[in-house]
Amino acid sequence: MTAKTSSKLSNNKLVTIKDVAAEAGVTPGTVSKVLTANNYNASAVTSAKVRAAAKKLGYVPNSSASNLRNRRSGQIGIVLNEMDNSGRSMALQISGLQMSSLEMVQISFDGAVLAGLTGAIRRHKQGSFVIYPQPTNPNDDDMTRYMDRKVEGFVIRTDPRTPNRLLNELDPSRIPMVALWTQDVAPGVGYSDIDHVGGAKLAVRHLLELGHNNIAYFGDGVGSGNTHFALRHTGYLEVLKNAGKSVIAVSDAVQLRGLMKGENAITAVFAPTDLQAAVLAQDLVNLGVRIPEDISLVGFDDIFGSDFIAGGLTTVYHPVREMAEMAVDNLMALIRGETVAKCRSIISTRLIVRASTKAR
Amino acid sequence: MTAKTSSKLSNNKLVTIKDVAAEAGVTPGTVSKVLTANNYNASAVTSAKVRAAAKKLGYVPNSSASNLRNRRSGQIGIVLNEMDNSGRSMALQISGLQMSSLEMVQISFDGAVLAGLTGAIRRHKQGSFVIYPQPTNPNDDDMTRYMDRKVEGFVIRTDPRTPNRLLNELDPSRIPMVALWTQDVAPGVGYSDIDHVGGAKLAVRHLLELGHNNIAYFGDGVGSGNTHFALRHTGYLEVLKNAGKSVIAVSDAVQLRGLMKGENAITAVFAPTDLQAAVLAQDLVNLGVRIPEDISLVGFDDIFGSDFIAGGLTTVYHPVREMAEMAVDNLMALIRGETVAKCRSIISTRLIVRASTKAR
DNA sequence: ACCTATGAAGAAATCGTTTTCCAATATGGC
DNA sequence: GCCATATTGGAAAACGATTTCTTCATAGGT
Repeated sequence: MTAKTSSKLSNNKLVTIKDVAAEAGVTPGTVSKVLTANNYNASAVTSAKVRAAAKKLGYVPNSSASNLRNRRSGQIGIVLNEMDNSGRSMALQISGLQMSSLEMVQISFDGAVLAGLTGAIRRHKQGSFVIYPQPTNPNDDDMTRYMDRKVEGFVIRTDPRTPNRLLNELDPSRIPMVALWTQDVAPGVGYSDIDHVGGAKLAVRHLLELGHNNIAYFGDGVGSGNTHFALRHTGYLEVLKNAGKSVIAVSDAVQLRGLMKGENAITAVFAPTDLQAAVLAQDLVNLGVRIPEDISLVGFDDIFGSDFIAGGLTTVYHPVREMAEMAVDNLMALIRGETVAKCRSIISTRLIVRASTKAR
Repeated sequence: MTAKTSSKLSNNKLVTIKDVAAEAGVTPGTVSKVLTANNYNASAVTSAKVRAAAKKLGYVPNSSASNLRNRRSGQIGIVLNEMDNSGRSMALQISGLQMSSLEMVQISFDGAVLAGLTGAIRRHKQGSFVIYPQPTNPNDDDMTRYMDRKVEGFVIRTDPRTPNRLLNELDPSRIPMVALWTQDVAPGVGYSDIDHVGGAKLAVRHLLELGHNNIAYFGDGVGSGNTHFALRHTGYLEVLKNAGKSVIAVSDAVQLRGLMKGENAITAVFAPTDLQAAVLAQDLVNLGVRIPEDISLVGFDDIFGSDFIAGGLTTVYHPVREMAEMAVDNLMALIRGETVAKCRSIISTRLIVRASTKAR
C-alpha cells in the first residue's frame, strides 16, 4: 500500500489546464481549443492570452487524460529481438584477422536500429515508443495480447531466416503493423526494407563495368530460406541476363578455383553478404588465389570490419539506420490513416568501392 | 482533421470495466477492487465471478484511465546516447588484425544495454519504457522539460569522459533518476555501475599470483578525466600497496621496453581498457617484445575481439547487460519509494584468463 | 431477541482533457 | 436602426478506472 501510494508522480503540483485557464481568464475548454484544436478560430487576443499563460506556467498536457479522452494509447510498440551476447566469443578468424561473428553483426545491426529509432523519436515527439522483446515461446502469448491492447501499432523487426510470429498472428485490419527488414508481408501490413535487388544490381554492374564477363554468385541462390539472399540473387540474375552474360553459382573456394581456368574462366564473384565474402576470401587466400589480382570480389552489407576483408572489400552499403527511421515514419503514417501503399518503403543502397575489385 | 480522427485506436470495440461488471453482475467499482486493490476482501464467489468475466471478455485495463486516476504517467524514460555509426570505417588496425574502434565498442555497448533493457522490460510488464536520445544542445531543453513531465523517472546513460547534462540539471527530489555506468552522482540519485575498482584488483591480483613483482599501469592514472580509468587505477594502486610492491605508470611501449631491464624489470602491465591493451600490444609486437613470454598483459572490458588481441587477452569481463537491467530495477525501486541507498548497485566483474598472461 | 460490530458491494465523485452543444456578442446588409 | 448571420467563448458531458463514502446485510455478543 505504501508502495502504491508513493508511486505517484513525484511532480506533485503539476500545472493543469484549469490553472492555465484561470491565469488567462478563460475556461479550460477554450484553452484546449486554442492549444490543440486545429480547426478552431480563437480571437487573436484570447489566443495570445492563453499561450502566454501556458508558457508562463510551463504547462505540459497530461497525456493520460488526453489519451483517455481521445481513445488513443499514445504508444507504439517496437518489437526487437532480445539480444543476448553470451556467445560473443564465438568469433570467426578469417584471413588472419578477427572477423565479426554473425552475432556481432546482429548486435551491430540492432545497435543501428536503435540509432534509427532515437532519430525517429526525436522527430515524432508526441508519442511514446515502447520497446518489447520479440515473443518467442507460447508463454509470451499473454504478453502479446497485452501489448496489443496497449499500443496503437507495431514496428516489428523480422529475421530473414524465419517467419515472424507476431506478423502472422496479429490482424493488420485491427492493429497497424510495419515490418522492418522484409517486403514479404500480408496485405495491409506496411514495411521498411532496403533495396536488396537494386543493391545486388549495383554490385554486379560494377563488375561488368570493370570488364568481367564471367561473374559467379557465391551460394546456392536459394539461401536456404533466407529471403534477403533470394532477392540479392535475383538482382544478380537480372543484370547478367540483361547483359547477355551467363550465370553460375559456386559453393566453395575449391570449386571456384577449378572454374578460374579456360576460356570462360570466372574472374569475379558476388557474395550476398560480407560475412560470406569474408569466408570465401579466407579460403581463397589459403588456396593461393589473390584478390583482386586473380579474382574480384564484391560483398553486401558493409558490415563493420569490411574495410579489412580481403584488404578492403568492395561492397553494398546497407542503410540500417535509415531503414529503422522509415519504419517508424511508416507506422505513424499508417496510424494516421494513410494508405498501406504509402507505408511501404524500400531504402536505396549504394556501392562502396574498395580494393577487392579491379578491372580485367 | 481526418488524420486526427483516424488516429483512434484501431481496436474500436474495446472491453471496459463496465462490460466486465455487467457480465459478472456487479458494479465497476467492485471489479476494480477485485482485480487491482490489494487490501480489499471480496467474497470468494464475487471474486470468482469477476475474474471469470474478465477472462471471458479478455479484459485489459485502459492504462490511460488508470494512470489518470492514479496520477501516474506509467512511463519511465531511458536516455541513451544517440548512436551514429557514420564514422564506422575509422577502425584501428592493430597487431595485424582488425580491431574494434572506440565507436564500435560503443555501439556494441549500447546494443548490450538494449539487451539488458529488453530483459528488464520483460519482467516489469506494467510500465512503459520510452527511449529518449541524450539531449546535447540547448535546443533540446524543450524536450527535456517535456520528457520530465511525462515520465516517472529516468535511467540516464552516462559517458565516463563527460559530465551528464540531464543528471546535473534535473532535481532528484522532484523526479527519480538512476545513472547508468557511473557512481559519481548527486545525493538522491541512484546508480548502476560495474565494480571498476574490484575488477582492477582481480586483474592485478592475478598478476601477483603469477609471481610478477613489478607491475606497471598503462596510462597516466588520471585518465584525462575519465572516471572509470581513475577507479581502475585506484584498484591497481590498492592491491600493489597492500602487497608492498611498487607502482609505476608507463605511457607507451618504448618507455615500457626501457623499463624491462635491470633488477626491477617490469614483467607485467595492467591496461585500464582492452582498447588500450590492444594498442600497447601492437606497439610491443612491433618492437619485438613477445606477449606473454617477455611481458604479461591484462586488459579490462572483455570487448568483442579481445580473444584476438595479443593472441587472446586476459581481461576483466564488463557485465553491461546486467548493469542495464539493474539500472531499471533500481529506478523502479526508487519510484516505489525505496531509499536511495538501496537503489545503488555495483555489479561484480570476473576475470577471464586467456593467453596474454603467464607465470614468471 | 436486540443491539452493535463487522463485512461486502453499490453509488458517486474524481483524475485532466476534449468536444459538442449553446448562448452571447459582434458583424453586416438593407 | 433592425434583423439575420457569423464569430467566439462558456457549460457540461464524456473517456475508463479507482476509491471514498455509504448502505445494507449478516454475524456475534449479552
